[in-house]
Amino acid sequence: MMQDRIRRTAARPPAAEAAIPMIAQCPHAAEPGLCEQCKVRSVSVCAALGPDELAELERLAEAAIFAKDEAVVAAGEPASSVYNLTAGSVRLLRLLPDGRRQIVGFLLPGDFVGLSLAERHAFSAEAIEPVRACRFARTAFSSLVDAKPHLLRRLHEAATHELSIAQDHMVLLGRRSAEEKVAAFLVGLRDRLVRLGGSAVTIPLAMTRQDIADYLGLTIETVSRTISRMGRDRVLLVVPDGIRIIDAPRLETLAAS
Amino acid sequence: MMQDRIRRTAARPPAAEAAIPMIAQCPHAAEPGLCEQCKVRSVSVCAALGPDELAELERLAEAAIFAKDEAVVAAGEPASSVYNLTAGSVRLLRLLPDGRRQIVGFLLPGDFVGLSLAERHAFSAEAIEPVRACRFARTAFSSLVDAKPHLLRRLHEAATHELSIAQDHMVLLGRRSAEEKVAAFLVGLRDRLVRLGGSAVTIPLAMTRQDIADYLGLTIETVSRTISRMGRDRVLLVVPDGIRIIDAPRLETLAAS
DNA sequence: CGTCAGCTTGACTCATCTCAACTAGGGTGG
DNA sequence: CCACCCTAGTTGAGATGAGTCAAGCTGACG
Repeated sequence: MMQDRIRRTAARPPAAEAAIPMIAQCPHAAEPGLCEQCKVRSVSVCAALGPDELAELERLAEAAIFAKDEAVVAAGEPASSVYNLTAGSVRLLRLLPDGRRQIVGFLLPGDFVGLSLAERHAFSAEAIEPVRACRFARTAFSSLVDAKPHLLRRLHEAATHELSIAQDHMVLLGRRSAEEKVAAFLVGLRDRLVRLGGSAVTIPLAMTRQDIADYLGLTIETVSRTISRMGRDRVLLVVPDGIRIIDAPRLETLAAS
Repeated sequence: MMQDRIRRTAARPPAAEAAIPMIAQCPHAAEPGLCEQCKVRSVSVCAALGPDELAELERLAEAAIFAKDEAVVAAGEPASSVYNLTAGSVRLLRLLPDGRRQIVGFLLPGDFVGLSLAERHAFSAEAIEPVRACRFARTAFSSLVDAKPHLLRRLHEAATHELSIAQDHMVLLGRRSAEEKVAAFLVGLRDRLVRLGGSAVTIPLAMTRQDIADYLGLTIETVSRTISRMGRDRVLLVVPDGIRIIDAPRLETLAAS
């Protein structure tokens, strides 16, 4: 999925702070059955649904596009919509009052924004690169979930999976060195991308060094130095907009999970 | 709830590593309707159930008791049971292969162990002090959940709430100083205990300094020094088996969430 | 009364942060 | 087309918060 990401250099200047997300012509409305062909369906919560239900879901869906750095949802705001990502990647983050930033996760195609179905989002979500998503009105989606227990069950599975990943990340943040953090980040991202059909060797990094630092609880300088050192040590190669893994076993040992 | 915790000094020597949890005489079997009188019902997932359903749940329940330091569930092991805590507290933890330890959460009465209903637990759970809990066979509980969508919904709410707390904790681990970490821990614990009917001033600390350190991503020495300094600064008072908050506003400012 | 676990304290070390300069690439406007 | 600028990233030098290592304290228990 990352291979089809729009070049960052092609992005238009970021929209103003309060920009309203553009609503694309909804492909679902125009051409029924699109959900069935959806590339990320099998890895999404939608996988819980049968053909009839899928059609029902499709009627609730609306395609949304977000530009790089545009907010998908904002922490504390009423959650009018929930989303299923179909292309691009998103950072989930929390801010401290003084501006310190912690990225609590990166979302890739197939991931869901708004798992809790709660009235307010607990985090902000921002497009790291141009993003496509299926948008659902939260209340409508919630009603559908109430009518389809197996969809709720799937949502619950997704939420507890997220929780497990969050716990892994706590171990990383609390108990790992900078080098281990960077290695674990790269290995983890690689594995997710491979599952989505990507390369096991070349890892496109849509996020900035600052994003990585805020994800790993480090400073940008430490991330940069650590990646540089891994380059010097022939563990990886820094390439434009990403890295290439040279010595996977060594990287995996460092990630030592 | 903490006020009724059994004195640690009264605990018998810890059971052997592989000790089988003692099964108390099940009070539910002996005296129907106990769920109705359960003190933690309103804060538990059980709150989703009506009287009839509660009786149904009660038939699945069995009282379990765990001694201090006894394992409630072990990471990676098949999850034969799930639990609802009724007294005492539990640490949830993950270990790195080399023995580094990260506590990913503390559970108090009303909290649920095994929210995911998955076949294996992703974490270990250990009694910090003598613990009482309702035990349910996982498969039976899972079937009940499948039959009661509103119970599943409640479980899902609990899971997403946990996820939100986990994200808060990531901010703490990744972006806060030792002093902020300790302050946030104390304030957070106090707030939970208050919700369970405890004091807003005296905080019993059933967990050891090492537990706190492993929760906050610090060393035991740093936790000890930080608490000592707060004592010197008249922010709190160290009392046997806990602390007493002297200057709540100052502590809350440090916790600065 | 001795031992032991839990905790505290001190002295010193070091991984990471901070501050600062510098590089590279792309976009823009003259 | 070039000069400039701006953002992202890199690198170095020095500061520091938290870790490490090592005593010592205290209260509970045998």
